[in-house]
Amino acid sequence: MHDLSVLNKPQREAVECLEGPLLVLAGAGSGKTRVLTYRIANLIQHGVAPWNILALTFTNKAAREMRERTEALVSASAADMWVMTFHSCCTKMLRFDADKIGYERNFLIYDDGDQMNLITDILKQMGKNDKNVPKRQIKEMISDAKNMANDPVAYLEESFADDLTIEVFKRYQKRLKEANAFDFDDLLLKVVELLKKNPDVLEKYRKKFKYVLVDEYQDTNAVQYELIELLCREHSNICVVGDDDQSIYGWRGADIRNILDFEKDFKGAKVIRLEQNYRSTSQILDAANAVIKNNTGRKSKTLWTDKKGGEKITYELVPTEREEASYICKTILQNVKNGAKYSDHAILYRMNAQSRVLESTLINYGIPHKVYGGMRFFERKEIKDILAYLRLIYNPNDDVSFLRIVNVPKRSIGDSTLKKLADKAEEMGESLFVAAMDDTGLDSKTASKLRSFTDTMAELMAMCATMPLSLFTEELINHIGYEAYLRSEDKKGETEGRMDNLRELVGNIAEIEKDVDEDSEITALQAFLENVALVSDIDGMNDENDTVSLMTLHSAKGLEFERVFIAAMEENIFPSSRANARLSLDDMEEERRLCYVGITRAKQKLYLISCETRMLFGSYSSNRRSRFVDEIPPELIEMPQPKKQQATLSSFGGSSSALYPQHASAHMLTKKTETVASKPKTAQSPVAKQFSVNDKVRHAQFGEGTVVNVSGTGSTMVVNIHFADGKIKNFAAAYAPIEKI
DNA sequence: CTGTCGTTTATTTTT
DNA sequence: TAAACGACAG
Repeated sequence: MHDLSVLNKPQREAVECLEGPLLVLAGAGSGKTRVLTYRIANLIQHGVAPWNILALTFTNKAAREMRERTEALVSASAADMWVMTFHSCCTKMLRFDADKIGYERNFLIYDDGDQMNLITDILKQMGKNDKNVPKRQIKEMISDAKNMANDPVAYLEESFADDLTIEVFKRYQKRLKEANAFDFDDLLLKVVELLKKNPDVLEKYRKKFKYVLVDEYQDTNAVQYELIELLCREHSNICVVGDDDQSIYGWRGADIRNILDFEKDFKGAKVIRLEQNYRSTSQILDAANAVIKNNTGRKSKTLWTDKKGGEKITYELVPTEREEASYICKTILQNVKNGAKYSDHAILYRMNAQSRVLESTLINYGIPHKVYGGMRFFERKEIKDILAYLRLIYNPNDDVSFLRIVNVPKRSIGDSTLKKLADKAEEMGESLFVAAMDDTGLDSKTASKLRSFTDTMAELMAMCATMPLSLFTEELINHIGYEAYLRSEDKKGETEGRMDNLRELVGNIAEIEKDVDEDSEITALQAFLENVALVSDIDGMNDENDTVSLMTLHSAKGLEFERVFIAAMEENIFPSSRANARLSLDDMEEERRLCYVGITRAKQKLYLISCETRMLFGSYSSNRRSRFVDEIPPELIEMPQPKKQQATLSSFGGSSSALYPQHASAHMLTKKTETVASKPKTAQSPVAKQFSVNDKVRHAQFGEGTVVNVSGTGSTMVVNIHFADGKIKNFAAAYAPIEKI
């Protein structure tokens, strides 16, 4: 049996409180996953059947972790428990009963891009595709409405949405249903509808899920709240775990009041606070506490640790974002030299756009790294194209996929052809693909063009049934001549990379195929498409590779690293300019919570960096350092003395004062190279390697090339290398993994 | 229908 | 900066 003595007092209390509503306020790093898993184990220990337990998370990673750790505790297989994300749970419920609310059970899930495409098409049909229509905004409003309420139209009307938005919403919903698709918001909303309209279904799940646990409760929105309430109202065996200070998804509809009002909502709720932090040193924790203290309306809570002392936080002010990146790189190399691993380090930032400079500098220094988030694998054009073929095979009513690929590769099917088809489909009350299959009522030219597509699809559909999905996908790519198409469109030599991605996709499919049970009614295709929709790259994060992690502050929630860099601690970036401009207290407090999340990711050491001047959206801007830096008590931070002489780019030297850097004049920054500017503070650089023009070199990552230019000397030497594949790059000679050959 | 060219606009995005 | 989108000519 598992050993409760590893738990501290409040943890044990939470684990042993099995009945009735329970709110666990779990500060960052206070062992909430441990509490959740031990509590589940304890339920089972007390005779609760695994299939009576539902544990909901937001990420697949959290779900996987909870499942694995629980299984380790209870030895018995926890296969019958539902430990999954809200969206997976709802998908599963809809696979059983979607027919009861007028959908088919082989529905598809539309992601953001699909939603956008659908809205674009709707606007086009309405003759409103001019650029003055704020498509993005309409999409956001639709999503907001679905997150806030179970009657989105009423919500939109009440919030004085314009007529266009309401009309688009209605059509959007109708089109989704015709395509037999749910968007992410619908997965939740429609389950609530299902449960409300079908008392028998509700009863089934109420009986089944006698014990419900919810992770990251502070991030639940109104619909998730309603789902939980529907399932738990009767028995009230609801345990929620969360931290109001880590609520950072308000802009996605998460309602912090859910956690603040839990005790009111569930009468007799027990509240347990986990305030002992096992992650960070007291220096870091004190800083986090000091920052978050500036927020109002929190559940009172003060994290403490017995890891006294530790290294001070380092604050560094550098001239530009390039120096920021090289400062980070050099510090990482220094740490690694002193025995740290690359994977002990994370670089966090407010916006994905910041990752570019960081990444290119990491490459220059030869530091292994991985960028999480940003453009997701499944959002790449080539992947979405091939996926669209698979989706249309799975569900011929999927108009979004149809529109995506009907002319990819080029089949001379453009707007006018599609207009004729859309009219016909409308008349028939059928989807585009179904309408295209039948040429009656179309002129011969239109019909023959469409046939070039439908014939291809028919062949593919027949082929699909005869072979494993991974093999079929390979065949599909060949069959439609996709590589040739890519080449014909390619201007920047991207074809190879895109084909590599497609090979990765095929590999991905093969993986899933392996796990699909031969006899189960779920086909590999369905399992794969569902996986694509519901899984993100951070879910696949593993500790096996020794790499530096780069990600946004948002994506870092739930993770921890020995050493954390937070880049761009600057007003208008972090806190973001929007939070500033709107002067909205709520927005500012959410930014502060984000900062709190960032700080508390660090176990051992935190670095905060800001720039005097930063290239942003194509122009230079100067922002004073973030207010959050100033909210940290000075005794916790090491602030380097303003340096009089920077090694290079000394034009900035005089402009920095320790407190508020004045705006450096932008025109001085015309030099544009991937140059490492400032001199390393200590003699940590490897023996300076000497390069000269025309040297043949080999780079660990990019292969062989020729040095075409050299600038600087010693540790600041930068070499410009022309690689065999045509790429030209700059490297910091002293650090990059290059050698003469 | 397709390619090119200018214009516009830029958080965060667990799912 | 750069990518994404729409206008417009071929």
